[in-house]
Amino acid sequence: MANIEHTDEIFRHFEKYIRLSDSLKNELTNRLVFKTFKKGEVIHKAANICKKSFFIQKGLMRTYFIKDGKEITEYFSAENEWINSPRSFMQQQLDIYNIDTLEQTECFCLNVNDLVFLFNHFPEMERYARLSMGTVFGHFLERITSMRFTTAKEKYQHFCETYHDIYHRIPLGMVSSYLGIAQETLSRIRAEK
Amino acid sequence: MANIEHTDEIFRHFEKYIRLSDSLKNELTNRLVFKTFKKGEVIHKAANICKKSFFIQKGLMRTYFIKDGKEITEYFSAENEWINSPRSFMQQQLDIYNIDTLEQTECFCLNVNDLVFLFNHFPEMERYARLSMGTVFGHFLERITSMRFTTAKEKYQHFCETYHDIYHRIPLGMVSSYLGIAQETLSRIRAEK
DNA sequence: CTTAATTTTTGACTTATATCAAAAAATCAT
DNA sequence: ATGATTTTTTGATATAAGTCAAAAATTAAG
Repeated sequence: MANIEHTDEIFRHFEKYIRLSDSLKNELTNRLVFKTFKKGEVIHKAANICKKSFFIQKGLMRTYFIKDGKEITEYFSAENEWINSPRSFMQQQLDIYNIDTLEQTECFCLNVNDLVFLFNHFPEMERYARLSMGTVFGHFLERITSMRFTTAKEKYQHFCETYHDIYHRIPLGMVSSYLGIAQETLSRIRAEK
Repeated sequence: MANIEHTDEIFRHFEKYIRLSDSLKNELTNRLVFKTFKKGEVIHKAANICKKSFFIQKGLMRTYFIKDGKEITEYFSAENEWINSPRSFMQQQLDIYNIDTLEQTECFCLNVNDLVFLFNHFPEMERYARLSMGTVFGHFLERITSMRFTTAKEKYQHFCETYHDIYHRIPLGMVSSYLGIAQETLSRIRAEK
């Protein structure tokens, strides 16, 4: 079993944006808690304030909310990405999002208090957060663009392109709610291809 | 004419997120250049790398791109908001966005080099950027949610709510492209109300 | 394995919204 | 002001995609 914790990957992720000093590496190592979840576990519930952020080393998670009794996927997160309920985690307030796993998932867990400590003692962590957020920001802009003026088919194609490593691992119903199209429509689109 | 520059507003904006030291205030004052644009001026063109960010003190701007020869509005920015071509400005690369003014607009202009200087010498500026970005991030999430599973009418209503201070100042065609609905449809929605 | 539960597909029908075209209204320029 | 642009509205029609319902396929459970 590859159930071994490697800070390698997460450090490499940080180093895409900042240089990691030895002391920061140390503090990170002390605070990052390695966890394994099995498929289908609910990691965060909307009823709670989000206290933890997860860096996915292996596996797949989704952020979703409930509308008219149905689960609507907001986005998917896979290897080398952080996942949390953004506003709930950053502002320590309630929000609508739940998080669960779509596969067995290995990740590092970082507590909000530990993150605050890191922000307060390592200015480069602020920079890291700003820059990595910028990356996500760009993806959001693209997504907003792709949602307007595109047919259901184009939406699905764009989805397969941006999520090409993981799109085949996700049940159809979750993809359709993510894209904002009916499950039946997505099924037909897939069939014709 | 109220064509007077006040750092009051922009400082208050910063202070929603961080405490401004006197030395940072000084550096900001030295670097922020007050500018006035008249209605319809193109402030940034997609053909160029974005070198400047504008903090709007009074007025209204829009970020848009060209698709099939038509202008598609990505978003609007009004009083007490920054506007730039995000990826172009932060990563100094080309992107698709143009920016122009919808009204006579008074703003502070900050050069990318000056911002880099501030980031390098004032860690609290990194924090400011991270936190304020978080706010915009939240708006984006809401917008993405509002675009899926909503009728054209609901989209328009949501728009009027979130942009309630400025929605009546914006031409219908720009609103429709922002919402991703046909101009004719939006006209009919407005009429029935 | 066999049955039960869940997810996906297929079919028939409906509807919201896009498109095309032209008239009306508003804004701009001389 | 007056004519010329530009923007918005109105009308007729087409179509992509939603909805409802049931069958097929897949996955989970005993």
